[in-house]
Amino acid sequence: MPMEKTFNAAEAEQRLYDAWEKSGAFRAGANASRAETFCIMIPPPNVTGSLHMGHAFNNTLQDILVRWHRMRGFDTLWQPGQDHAGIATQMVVERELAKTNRRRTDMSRDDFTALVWEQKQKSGNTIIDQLKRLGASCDWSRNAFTMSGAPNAPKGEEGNFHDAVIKVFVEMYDKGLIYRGKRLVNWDPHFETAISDLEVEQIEVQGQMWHFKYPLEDGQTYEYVEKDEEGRVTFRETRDYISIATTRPETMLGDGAVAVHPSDERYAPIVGKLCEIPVGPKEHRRLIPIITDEYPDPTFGSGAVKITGAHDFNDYAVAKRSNIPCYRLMDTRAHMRADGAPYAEAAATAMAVAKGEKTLTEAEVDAVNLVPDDLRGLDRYEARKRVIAQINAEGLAVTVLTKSIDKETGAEHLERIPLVEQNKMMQPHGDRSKVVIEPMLTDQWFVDTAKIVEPALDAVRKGMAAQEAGTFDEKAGYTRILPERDAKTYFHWLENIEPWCISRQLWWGHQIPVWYGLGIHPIVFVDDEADGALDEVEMFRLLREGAFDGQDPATYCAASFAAAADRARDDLAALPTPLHAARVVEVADKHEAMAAFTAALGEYEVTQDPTRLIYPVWRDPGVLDTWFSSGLWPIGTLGWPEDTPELKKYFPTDVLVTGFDIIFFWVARMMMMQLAVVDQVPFHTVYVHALVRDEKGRKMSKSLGNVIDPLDLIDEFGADALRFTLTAMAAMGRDLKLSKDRIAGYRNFTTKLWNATRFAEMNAALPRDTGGARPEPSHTVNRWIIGETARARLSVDEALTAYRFNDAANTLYAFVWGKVCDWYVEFAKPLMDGDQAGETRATMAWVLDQCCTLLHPFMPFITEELWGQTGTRSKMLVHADWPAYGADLIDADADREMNWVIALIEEIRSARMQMHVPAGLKLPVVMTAMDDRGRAAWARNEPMIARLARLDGMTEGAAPKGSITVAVEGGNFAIPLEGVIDIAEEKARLSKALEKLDKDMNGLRGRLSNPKFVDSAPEEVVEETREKLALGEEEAAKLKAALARLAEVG
RNA sequence: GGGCGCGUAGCUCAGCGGUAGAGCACUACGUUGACAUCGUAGUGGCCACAGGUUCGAUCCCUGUCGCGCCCA
Repeated sequence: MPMEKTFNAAEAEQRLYDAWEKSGAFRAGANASRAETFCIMIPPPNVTGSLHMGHAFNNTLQDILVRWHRMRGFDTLWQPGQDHAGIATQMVVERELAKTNRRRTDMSRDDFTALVWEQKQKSGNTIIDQLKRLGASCDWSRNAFTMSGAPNAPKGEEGNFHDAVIKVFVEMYDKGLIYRGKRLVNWDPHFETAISDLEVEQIEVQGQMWHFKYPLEDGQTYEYVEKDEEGRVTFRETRDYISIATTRPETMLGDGAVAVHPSDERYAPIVGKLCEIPVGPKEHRRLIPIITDEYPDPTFGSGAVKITGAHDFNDYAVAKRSNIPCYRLMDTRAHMRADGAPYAEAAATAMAVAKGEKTLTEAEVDAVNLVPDDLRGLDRYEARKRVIAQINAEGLAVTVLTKSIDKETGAEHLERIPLVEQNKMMQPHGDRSKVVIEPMLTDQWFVDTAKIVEPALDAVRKGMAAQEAGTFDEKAGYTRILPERDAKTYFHWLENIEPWCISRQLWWGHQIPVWYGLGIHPIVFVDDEADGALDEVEMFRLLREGAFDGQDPATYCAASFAAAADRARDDLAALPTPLHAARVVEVADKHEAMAAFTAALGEYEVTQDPTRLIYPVWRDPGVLDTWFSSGLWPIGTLGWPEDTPELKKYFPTDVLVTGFDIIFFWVARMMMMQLAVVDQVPFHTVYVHALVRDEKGRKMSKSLGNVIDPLDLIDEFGADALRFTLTAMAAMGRDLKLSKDRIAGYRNFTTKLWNATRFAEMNAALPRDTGGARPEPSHTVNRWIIGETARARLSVDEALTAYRFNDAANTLYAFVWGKVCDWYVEFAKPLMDGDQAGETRATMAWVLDQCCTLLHPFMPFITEELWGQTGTRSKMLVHADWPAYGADLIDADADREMNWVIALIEEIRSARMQMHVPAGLKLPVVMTAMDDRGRAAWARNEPMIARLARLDGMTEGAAPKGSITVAVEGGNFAIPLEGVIDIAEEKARLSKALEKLDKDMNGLRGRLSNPKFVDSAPEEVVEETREKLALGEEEAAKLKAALARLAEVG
């Protein structure tokens, strides 16, 4: 059955992919013929995600590397998998719930996570199927998931990724690399969770800045003086207040101080005094100190800054430096707190602290709710409005004189209105929720990144140094980042790294393996009588002081409750009898713990039975940041902590292919964590690629509506065309602007290859006709194209070795289209029925097979299809051997001859075109002069030249009158165009050529006549320049001669 | 404010010490026995600007002017 006219991608792709999978072609180690391994970890897409252009690009590059290595016989593994993507996935499920007016909190945690698992199983295969459509040759039998093996995972989700994550947490905790602390974190009020710095987006919004007066204590006054640069007084008044500018008036309630710069003379007289926060019930106004700190900018606003340590990152730093208390004002939804003692009591406590009469523990400070009773429970923005209104009403806003016109009377009058500046400002937003982030003082878990960052920096420093020196060694235990610029980004971030907040207040994720217990400390609690029993006094003390409020709970970090209970028992052992033998039981939270403990003491009191005593512990409800688990992707997917054969064989992996947007999120953390856990780099090379943008260079985003779905492109052009386009545009570093025209162009390339094969089929020049082995032909044309093929192979390998994907693609494009199709197929046509027909058929069959082989990593579908259709094969192309031939196949003489032939044809075609010779008209040619080499070349290739240049018969002799001249290396041809030729036009053509040549010659002469050039430039450059000049002069002479002849005629 | 980068043909971009390339677009011609998803031939560039290093600079260095992105 003859071949179709074009490749039917839509029909073939699914069939071919199924065939690959069925034969296990992508299994780890498939087609391995040598010991070396090659392993790539896929950057795990979100489990609820779908394929976007970035994935298509990213995975195309990985697939090229993987297929290339597999064909070369490496023991290859491309490890696929998905990420559980905490917030993103939980959001998807919560949105589903919202459709039926339900909330996560309406159900139990277990019920909710069961729903998420359902969602995972429903949508988890979507992206896998999409990657398959792209042709990704992952070993799907090893598909991994970052939540596999979690305690409530349903059937089919077994695995040990969860165990690995938990094990790492516990080990890092034990080594002191993870700690818990009350810190100011980015709090997302929508998801009610902390998020990391990286998950915060700064968005510019129109902001307002209010100016308020903080009166000095007891009506004190001071001389407020402003001076200009020369020290001359420009303003002076007596003030009884200090003026503060703020964009967040509601946080005034939690102010702990007012700060000014130590060099700010305006406020020097009042530093150390107290001032009053101008909001809240008059009788309980709080006083706060005026302090100095480097942070306030004297030139900005009034130069004085209110310090609200619990709700602003800069203020928090100031508060820490000066030991100012940080009063938390809001709850997890960013509503004003409604808990704790009434305002009057809280304000009194805060006053005592401000006056230095009292100091509080962190936990005690957190218990103080300084929100006035009338504002409690309000949304933060509603509270803001009320605070502003109250201050304005009291006349404590800074005001400006404004002119206004009475509408009715038309009378002008001046009035004072509160000063509110309108300013653009950057405001933090949650990258998932899009709500304004509230800095919030909460207990969170942190990785002490400073302690693990050094090895990660060191490994890349060494890798980059080796890369630079040209001594890079994949096995040396260091890592390079390509391109170099991204290494700079990596260094910059890691050198300035902040502690990494890893706890999230979500339900979907790895629950933190920490249990808390009531802090019953042996020093705090002693058995007074040492009688081994608890009396009422002791029990009362236990309940009263043993711990609980305002005391840090005991912490037991362990992989399971049983293990945590063991640790708890170690603590209990230090307690007096009978408490030391209390049973450790798990409860839901601290409240339950208190209740259970109290109840148990009650039972004990009645029964005096020590076995009734219990020690309740409760688990931290938080989960781990998704990136904590994906940070373990390299070892986790290979089965760590078990010592699996895959781990031994494939780790450290080879290359990580990723976009620059997750260098911080993921690459840096994988480096740190692998080094911290197994003390090895996870991969030797990180290849960082650009982002795919639309044709205008804009990021593709749903809101812009410029998203191109890769699947649509695959439907329209075929996966091969899309892949080849992305590859050809993958120059390191830059944005990749994708346009449909470009894809269509590469789709045409696939058609070109298809049709070249069709030609071969029609001429019985396929492997199935010829056997397919590499021939050793005699004809120059055949020897030449074999050499060109070898050149292409060398250059593709060189490009891929250097991760220059675009160079590889462009090399193949130029070879297949520019050499094979444009020239070789045309040259072969006249040879198909002569003496060399046999070797030409064999050569063509071999060359086209090589095209398919070399193109396979880039365009797997069409090449596999052609491979299958053109011969009987022992294995599929996916496992065919990558060629090893090289420079030995390049025949310099054949090369030179064919270049001469091509140049001659091009010259003649060009001349004909400019002379407006009808394309179909065949012309005679006269050889007017020729050296031996040229004659031999002509003799061997005449049929081809005649066909391609549309010539008819060659004679030797002088150039006839009215002919055009064609100069080639070694001689001249003349083409008689009596009656056709336009002499003026031919003159113009020759003059133009001569002019261009002259320009070049002049440059060359100039250089050669400069003695400094001859002395300083390398020998071969000088020699090359001389040769060029000689050749140019030879050609110029011919052109001049031709012009002279024309002058005689015309 | 700090960091990273980019200004090369109409467009999108390669090249990054030896005198400029590709694809697309454009123009003209063309039903040559694989392909019109094609062929042939062409048009098109002070390589942002100004200095410096060098025998030689689009390429290295410095500055200026535009334009991005990341982090504050």
